[in-house]
Order: sequence, then C-alpha cells, then structure tokens
Amino acid sequence: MNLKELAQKLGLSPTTVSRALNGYPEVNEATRERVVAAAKRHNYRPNTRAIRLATGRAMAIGHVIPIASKHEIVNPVFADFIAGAGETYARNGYDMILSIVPDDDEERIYHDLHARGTVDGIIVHAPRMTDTRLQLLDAIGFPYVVHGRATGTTTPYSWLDVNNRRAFQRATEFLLDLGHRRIALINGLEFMDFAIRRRSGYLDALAARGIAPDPALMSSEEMTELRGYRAACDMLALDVPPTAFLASSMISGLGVRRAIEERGLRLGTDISVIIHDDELSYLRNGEDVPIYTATRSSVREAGRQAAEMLLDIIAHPETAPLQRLLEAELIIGQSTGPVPLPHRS
Amino acid sequence: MNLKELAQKLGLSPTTVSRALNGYPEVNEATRERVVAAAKRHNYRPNTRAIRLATGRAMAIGHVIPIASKHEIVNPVFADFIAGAGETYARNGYDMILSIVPDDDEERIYHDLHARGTVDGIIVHAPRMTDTRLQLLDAIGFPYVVHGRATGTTTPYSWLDVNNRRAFQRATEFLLDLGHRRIALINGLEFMDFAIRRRSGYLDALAARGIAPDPALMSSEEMTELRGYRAACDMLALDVPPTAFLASSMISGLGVRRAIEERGLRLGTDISVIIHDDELSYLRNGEDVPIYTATRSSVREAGRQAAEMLLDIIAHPETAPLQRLLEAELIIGQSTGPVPLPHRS
DNA sequence: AATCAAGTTCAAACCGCTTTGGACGGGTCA
DNA sequence: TGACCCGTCCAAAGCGGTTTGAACTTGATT
Repeated sequence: MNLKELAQKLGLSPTTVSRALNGYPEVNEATRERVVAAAKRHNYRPNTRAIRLATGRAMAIGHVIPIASKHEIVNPVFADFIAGAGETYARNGYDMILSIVPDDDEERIYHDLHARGTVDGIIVHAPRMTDTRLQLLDAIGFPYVVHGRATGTTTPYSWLDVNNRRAFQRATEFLLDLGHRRIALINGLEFMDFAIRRRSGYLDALAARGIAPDPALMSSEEMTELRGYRAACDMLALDVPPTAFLASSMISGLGVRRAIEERGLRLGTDISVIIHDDELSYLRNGEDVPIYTATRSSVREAGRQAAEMLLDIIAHPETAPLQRLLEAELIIGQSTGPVPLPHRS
Repeated sequence: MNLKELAQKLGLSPTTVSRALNGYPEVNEATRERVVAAAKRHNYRPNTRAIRLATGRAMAIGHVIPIASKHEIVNPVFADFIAGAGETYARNGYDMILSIVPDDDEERIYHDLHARGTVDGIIVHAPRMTDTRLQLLDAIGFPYVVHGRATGTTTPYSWLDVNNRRAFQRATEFLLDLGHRRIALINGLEFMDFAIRRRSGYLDALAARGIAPDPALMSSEEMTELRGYRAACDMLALDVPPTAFLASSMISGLGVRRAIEERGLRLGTDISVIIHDDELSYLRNGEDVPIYTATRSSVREAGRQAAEMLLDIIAHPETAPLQRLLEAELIIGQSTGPVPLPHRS
C-alpha cells in the first residue's frame, strides 16, 4: 500500500493525501480526517527510502566505532551510551546507524557517509588528544557532537563531556581528607582525552596539598579487570604501598579489589578505593547502598543528551557550537575509610 | 557531484556511466576505465538514498534491542556481538541499524521496519522460550536470523546458537570427574532460552551420575556481579555448602569469586569455579593463561556468522531456514581443582 | 548488396514520496 | 458586476539513481 494507491482509494490526489498526513494547513479538516482514517485502516506507512530521497534528509545518525585491529577492545561504556542515544532517536523518528570500522580507514568512512548521504550527522566517540577527526568533519561540513573533548583542538566544536578533571580532583581530595597520602591512580590509556583529564584532576589535588606525585603509583592501561588487578598487585608489593586507589572504571575497580582481598586486606578498612561509575546497567555499583565510593555519572544519560544536541544542531545549523559539561556526583560507599593507624603521621 | 553531472563531464549518458561503475558487461572496457577514472578523480559517490529507492533494497540490517522499562539492563554481550556483525556488514556494503525499543511496542517496530522498507532483514536478539516474535516475522515475511533459539517454537526458522546444553553438561561432568558432588549453578534468568538449555545440561550431567539436584544450589538471576556475589554468599552459608560453582557469565563469575575470597577460601583449591566465557573484549579471561576454567565461545564470532547467514538468506530467499550450532570449548584454567579432602567420600 | 548479430550507447520510464505553481469555486468588497 | 482573495485541491516536476527497450555501429555472413 503506497501513497498513490491510497490516494486512488480515497479519490484524492497524492498531493493532498501527503499533505493531509504531514499536517499541512491547506487541507480541509474533514478530508484530513478521512485520509488519516483510511491510512490507519489500510495501515499505510510511507516508504522511508522515498521520503529520504524526496526530502534530501537521511533521518539517520551515524555512530562510527573504530576497531583497532591490534588491541580490539570494544568499549564497554559504548552499549549504554548507545542505548541512551537510541531513545532520543526513537522519539524523534531518526534511525541510528552503527559503522564498525578498522581505524585506519575511518577517514574514508566519514567522507562516504557524508557524500552518499547515508546520515545527517555523527556522534564522535572516544576522542583522543588533538583528535584529527574533528578538523576533518569541520572541513566536510558534517554536523557532529563529540562524546568527550579533544584537548589541543583550538577551534570551537560541539561536545558533551563529564567533568572528569573535577571528578577526580574531588575524589582525590576526599581521600586526602581521610588522611591518605599514598594514593594510587589506576587510569585508562592516557592518549584518551578523558584519562588525561582525570590524571590532571588527581595531580592538581595532590599539588594543592603539597604532595609530590609518585610515578610508581600511577598506571595507565586498558580498563580491564585483569589490568586493574595486575597494576594493583604491583603497587601493593611496593615497599611503601598505597593506602588508597582511584580506579578509572568499575571494571578495573573489580580487579583492584581482587588484588586487595587476595592479600588478605579489607576493602574500606585497610585500603580505600574510589572508582568512576558510569552506571552501566550490567555493572551496578550495588543496588540501594553503593558498594564503592564513586564518582558517578550516567553514560546512558550522556547518550540521551548528546543525541539531543546533535538533532538540535541539525535542525538549526546556524547556531554556534553547543557544549555541555556534566558534573559527576561523588557518592560515598563502603570502600573508603580513614587511613589506618600505622600510616598516620 | 552526482551521476548526471559526471555523465555530462564525460560526454556520456547516465545509463552508461551507471553501468560502467556497476560492472555491467555491455560497456566497452575503454570507456569503463575512462568512467572509473573520472569517478575517482571527482570522487563521485552514488547517493545511497537514490540507490535504495531505485533498487527497492534497503541495504541495511536491523538489530532491535528491546529495553524493558523495569529492569533496564543492556546486555553486556551485545556490544561484542554487534562488533562482529558489523564487520560482516561493512564487508558487504550493508548498514547496520539499531533500534532501541521499549519492549511493549516491539511488535509495531517490526511491522514498521518492514512496511517502510527501512531494512532488508533482522537479527533477533535474546530469544525467550516460545518467543512470539518469530511467528510475527514469519507472518510478515521478513528475513531474520535468531541469535540463540526459542525452545517451544515448532516451525523451522533460521538461527545461530552455541550448544549451551552440551557446554554446561561437559562443564558439570568435568567437575564431577574432579570429585565434586555439590555443584552450584548460578544461572541467568530462566525465561531466557540459553539459560534453560544451560540448566538442562547441568541437570542431565548430574542425573547421569545419579545425583539428585538440590534447589538450594540453583539460582536464576540477572547476570550481574552483585547477583552472582549474593547468590554465592547464600550458598556458601548453607550447612553443606557447594564445593564448586558453575556461573553463566564472566560477570557473575566475578561476583562468585568475591564471595569465595571474602570467606577466606581459595579459588581453585578450596572451591572450584567454571564460568561461561563469551570472550568479551573488555572482560578477558586472562591473557595467555586463562584464569577461570571456562566454557568458551566467542560472541563476536557469533555476530560475524549470524550476519553472514542473514545476508545469505536475503540473497537467496528460497533456501530453507539455515541453522548453525557452535560448540563451546572447555578450557582449563586455574579456578578448578579436585574436591578438597574433607569432602571426599 | 542485403541481412544479421554482436557490441555499444542512449532516451525515457520508474522507484514512491515531496513540493512547486497553478486551477477552481465561492465569498467579499468596491 | 467585476476584481480580488481565500480555502481546497491537483498536475507535474523534481530527488538521483537503475533498468527497460530501442537505436546506432561495425563486421561478418550469405
């Protein structure tokens, strides 16, 4: 059942039927009702392909997921972000297109997506420091929103980010207030922008109290359970081990906890741990009572909002770049406590 | 730069240019080369929207992700499956469209996707027992492949699944061979098909040795770390606790391990644990040496293959339903060992 | 020299919708 | 009464490709 057939059944022209269904004012209310009723009765659904060609809009947003052929990690945060963004798209009649791309021809994909008119805009994931993708997208003139930021990019661009620096600064301060002085940072890979910011928050907090950072207490690794475990093991084996850990994700936090408990130490008593909690739906930090003390920010909500920003930009291309900085909450769980006595100064 | 412009520049008709680029035989090799060269020079990329309307094919596959509004868990397996499927699509010029859908109007979405011609086929995720979606898709005449199976569906349909029953049967037998008699099952939600099959494998193995299953040793929960932890805690507190655990995922396995270590028990010595390892990229089971003994099957590879099957079905609609059963490996790690002495009979 | 086939190329229709530029009829106003 | 406007509706022209059917060359065949 297509528009022409439906029009024929109604004894109307396709023009009128199209307008009736799309809410144009120049059609009689009585006929509009007739049309709408008939459309429902024959359950007519306009062909997306035709609409897209006719209107010149793709009504779709692209999410490009680069897969490094070497360490092929799929970002665990990704699923929840997508879920959030997808809700926004569904509400607005947009489709979400995922491209899994070997990261060496990511550039070609952007050109393609634009020139072939497959999508109207793009969400840029996992920005790195001075990310070249942004210039490229600007050059093409492709609307986009970055999830995160790209330190070192000077031209303004649209982004939505969590205040990673502030979150880790606060977390570090909180540990300092509890008397901790040897605080370890189990960070993500530090060419990723968020990891850079987290480290700088951590360093700033230490500096503010006149504490020199100890390189032995700072690791930068992929955020897996195993990496977290190993890094924590190494640090706990130091002559002067840390009394507290700051872990960049729930997953590496699990590894840290394993290392701690394996040594017979008690979490929250002997050793304090703060994690960053993205509120992943399958890695809840407790149910009512949080287990870990955490800097918390819902990545799903971030997805929702980033998508809204992008649709906004597409609808009003003239507006200046949009930026939104989400603050993470610092929630207190059972994984932190005052520094144990033998370490007190 | 569109087809007409390119044709004009070349002094050819759009027809010929189109055919030259699409490899039709009735065009002179010399002109074809001329066309191809010009297309590259002006980097012409045919508009997808136009192609789709003209050919009547969407060149896109839909993945519908139902989000239950109550317990809104995003399947952690999903990201890796998608990554695998995406590789296949990319190789074949297909797009992947993700629909995040509140699970109460999932049905409408399928109708929509089909009638509006948004996608050419569908991957069905997370089948439940006697899943109604399959009948619906059959009725619409929509090509699809199920990731998993739907026990209770009598008509043949296309699916790709891991032999969950066999995997858990083998894992259980392995534990029995090590002398374990009280083996706990930390399963996923048992309205999900895979969970049903895993339980039946477990029960069959016990039955074959004449061991009566103990309901206190069987839990069915969402596969989160916390649920795994709680279930294991409860069971370890029994008068006669289990000496081994079978966990349905890496994540719940982490919870089980936490419960074990918290009680001061040693994994692989005092208590054995086998997990199912989907080889999620961010939850590796060790690097060279596996940590957990596990039934292992790459969900990413499953994604690749399921997508291939679907493209196959779309290309040859007449073929009978395709089915593929992947066997899981049983890999031996450090989390299992013979039943400790006090439990020997 | 007329016929035929193969090899190339093209004009035009088509995919199913949107949108432009009227057309038509009735009411209002001078 | 004619001019004008408004409310409705429609024919036709896109959107940018693919595909059908025909035309035009050229060389071989009879």
